[in-house]
Amino acid sequence: MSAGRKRAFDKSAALDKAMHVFWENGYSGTSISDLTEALGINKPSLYAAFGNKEQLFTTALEHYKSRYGEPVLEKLTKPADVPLVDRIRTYAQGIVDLVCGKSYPRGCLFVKSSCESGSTGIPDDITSLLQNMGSATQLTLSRLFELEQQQGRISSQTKPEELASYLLSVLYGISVLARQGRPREELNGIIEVAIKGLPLV
Amino acid sequence: MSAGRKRAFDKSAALDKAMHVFWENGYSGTSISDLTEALGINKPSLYAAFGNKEQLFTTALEHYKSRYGEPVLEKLTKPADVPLVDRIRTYAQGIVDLVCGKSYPRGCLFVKSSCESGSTGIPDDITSLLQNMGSATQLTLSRLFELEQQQGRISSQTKPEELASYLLSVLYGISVLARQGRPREELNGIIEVAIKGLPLV
DNA sequence: ATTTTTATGTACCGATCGGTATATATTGAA
DNA sequence: TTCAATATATACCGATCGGTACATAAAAAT
Repeated sequence: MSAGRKRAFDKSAALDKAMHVFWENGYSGTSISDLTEALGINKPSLYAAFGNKEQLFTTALEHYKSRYGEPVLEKLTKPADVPLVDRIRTYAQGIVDLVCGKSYPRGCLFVKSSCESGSTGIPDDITSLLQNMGSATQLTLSRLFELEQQQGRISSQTKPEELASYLLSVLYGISVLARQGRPREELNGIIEVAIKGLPLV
Repeated sequence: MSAGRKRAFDKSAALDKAMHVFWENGYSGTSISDLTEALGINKPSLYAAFGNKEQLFTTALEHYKSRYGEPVLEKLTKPADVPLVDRIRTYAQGIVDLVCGKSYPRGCLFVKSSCESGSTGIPDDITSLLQNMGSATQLTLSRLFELEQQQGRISSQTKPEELASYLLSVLYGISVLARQGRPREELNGIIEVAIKGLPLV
């Protein structure tokens, strides 16, 4: 055990709170004071634990990915014996639940941050990180569709990457609509329309 | 003609520049200094011509709607003798051109602003305005699909509002992907997948 | 018990934020 | 030519921005 005074707050709980603040207000819209107030700590403690604003945001975004993004994405592949269409539906409904959650802000932190990225006030590293996360998701979806095509379970008339981009597009759009306040039932309706149109069979 | 010194800058050109600054950096990410520098005027002139930051943003958003939103939306209804599917394609390609434009920022100002809305730093009036603009577009699309159904030109198996939400979702998603830097061809591919799946016949 | 290490609280830094007071310049009207 | 009205430029306002110096408190290591 290393020497020194013990941290008086729960670091992972603090990170979770910070993530929610960014989720609600965005990167530019969040001030250090917003964060210290929400976390109930003072500035030197925040800087000591998480580094500067950019570093904290990056950490919060990774936390968001592992806490919300990846668990939902898993529904797309597991259980493997469930038909792909049903896995897509469960996955998409998981996204709807996420962007319509009552215990956290509306919309998706990743989508919100992507829209904010590329601006003057956003560090280049954050813009790159968001691009890379988007590309990674795209690749995951592409590989899934490619695999399903190889196994002859879905039609080969549409390229896997096109299916992936398309699905992502619908889900990103749902996140925007959620932020605009559209009701959950409407978003679930979108999923049904999208799924009906999927060139899977 | 009223008395007084003449304005030394073109007001509508200045509004267009201001719109581009908001489009690039968002509401929170744009400072008054950013605006005065881009417009080549000083603060009192900006405040005299456009009011405060919130009022200028509102005006810029309305300008965006009439300058870019409405002309693209028109392609959905005109020419009326073109089949609906082709009008949808032209409309969607117009959106892709908009969000991939070389002479202005990537993505859609309306989508970007919607994602930013609801935050602490965004005035309530702006959040409401964005919600209303979204609802108006939704209604326009719904009425179009309703009309086409009444004329028996598209299938009645899906409700007009669902078709509208779905189409909006895809297009909003395309705007997010554009902001992430995805290439134009990929976005056009999304449109083709979406159109193939539309329950129109 | 002393030293070393880490966390906390306060107080502060220069820079920038949105917004304005004031003085001057320029215009049309009288 | 004077007056009223509007625009410009400079300089400034209090508040907040992101970030840190510094002194103190608490813990482990010696």
